[in-house]
Amino acid sequence: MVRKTKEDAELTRKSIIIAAREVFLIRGVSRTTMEHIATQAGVTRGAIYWHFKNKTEIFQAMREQVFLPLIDRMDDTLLVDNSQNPLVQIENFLCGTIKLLDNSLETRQIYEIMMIKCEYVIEFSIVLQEILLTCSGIEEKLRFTYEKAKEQGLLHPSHEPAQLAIDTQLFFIGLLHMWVKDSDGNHFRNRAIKLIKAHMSLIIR
Amino acid sequence: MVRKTKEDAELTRKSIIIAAREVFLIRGVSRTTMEHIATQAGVTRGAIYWHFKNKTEIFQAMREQVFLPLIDRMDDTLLVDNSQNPLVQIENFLCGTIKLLDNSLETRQIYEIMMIKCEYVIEFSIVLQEILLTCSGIEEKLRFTYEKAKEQGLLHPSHEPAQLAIDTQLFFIGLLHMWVKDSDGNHFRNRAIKLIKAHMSLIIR
DNA sequence: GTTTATACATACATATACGAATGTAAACAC
DNA sequence: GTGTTTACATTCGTATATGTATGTATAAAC
Repeated sequence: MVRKTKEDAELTRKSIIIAAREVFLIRGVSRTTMEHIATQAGVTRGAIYWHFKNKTEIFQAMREQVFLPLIDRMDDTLLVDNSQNPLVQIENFLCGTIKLLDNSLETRQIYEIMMIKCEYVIEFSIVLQEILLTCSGIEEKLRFTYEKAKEQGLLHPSHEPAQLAIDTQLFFIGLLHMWVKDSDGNHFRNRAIKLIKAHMSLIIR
Repeated sequence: MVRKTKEDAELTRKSIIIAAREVFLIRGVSRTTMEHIATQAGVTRGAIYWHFKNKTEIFQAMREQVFLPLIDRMDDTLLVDNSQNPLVQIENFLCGTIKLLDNSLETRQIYEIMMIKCEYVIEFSIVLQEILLTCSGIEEKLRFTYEKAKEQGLLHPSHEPAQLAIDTQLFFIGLLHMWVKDSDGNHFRNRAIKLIKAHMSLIIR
């Protein structure tokens, strides 16, 4: 029995991406074979090669599911909504990301894959560049928001928005890495929100 | 011609570890085969299997070359030498690590391998646990040093040593990650020392 | 209703990797 | 100086992975 309608095909495509995510998480990206993904998805390698050129393309498809929404949400929280206190906006963005990880298994797994289940060799250098670009974007938006805060007199006079932006960004990158690695949850996962609030409290005044 | 003396054998062993590092860096750990390492080292796979059980054992041998010195240096900088201002001690430790990365190609490459050229699957879960343990140790020693600073009245009264320790640790983990990923050097590598000083200046007073 | 394209499954050819088994020449023990 | 062990090199069997080529049943186009 072969599936045939366009809707069914799209369903197959999605199930392949889901299967890939599950197998990537357990075996790591480069140790995962097309056969592993096929078995997990309940199809044959033929189906995968129909939908995707190779494993890298599956990885990219999976990655876009979380990175594009991240940027959107960041824009919404930091740029669009200007009704809030800028420092609260930043805190909301950081906490929002953590809450997303808490609530969405899919997002959580993709982050874990991208951070500790993937080797960024030449083949994946495009991905690395995109990550760096995204980080640049985050830094810029944080700086913009910290500048608003400074204009409103919310910052200590000696604190420069540019420096605060980088400090917050690096803090959050570190937090995300430890969040992902701390699978027990006792050291970082359960404390993440508190740590963010503590970080922001260092800046206020 | 077969090498035979113990000294020659030890030389071979070391050359295998060096070769592994070079190949890991380019191809990633799991994409690297024993044959790749052997060719790079100018030996055959037979030689490798004589010295090491498998690839994981080579990886561990390579890793110990940087992790054990790191812990020693941290103890020296933060715990042993009490003549300095505690906040300066912390800054020196952070800057010392960056300078080590700047000066030592070997350290730099091993960090890069461990952070973005390695997949932490079950097989490597011991490594991940050791990393988490090392991080716990760093946090503890930072906290200890921040406590000294608080006793000496160097901190703002509302700042808790435990929170500062985590904040600095996460900042530094983030910095190391971006340092490694930023191979151009323009965004983080060249600015790392400045970023550390900026971070510490957020805490002083 | 026939043709054509889609959405796969199956089969095949090729390449690569691993670990172990075996071979071997020099160092070392005696 | 002979036997044994060391430090590898070579060979082998097996397994696994990839990409492509081919087969095929159904949906869609006309």
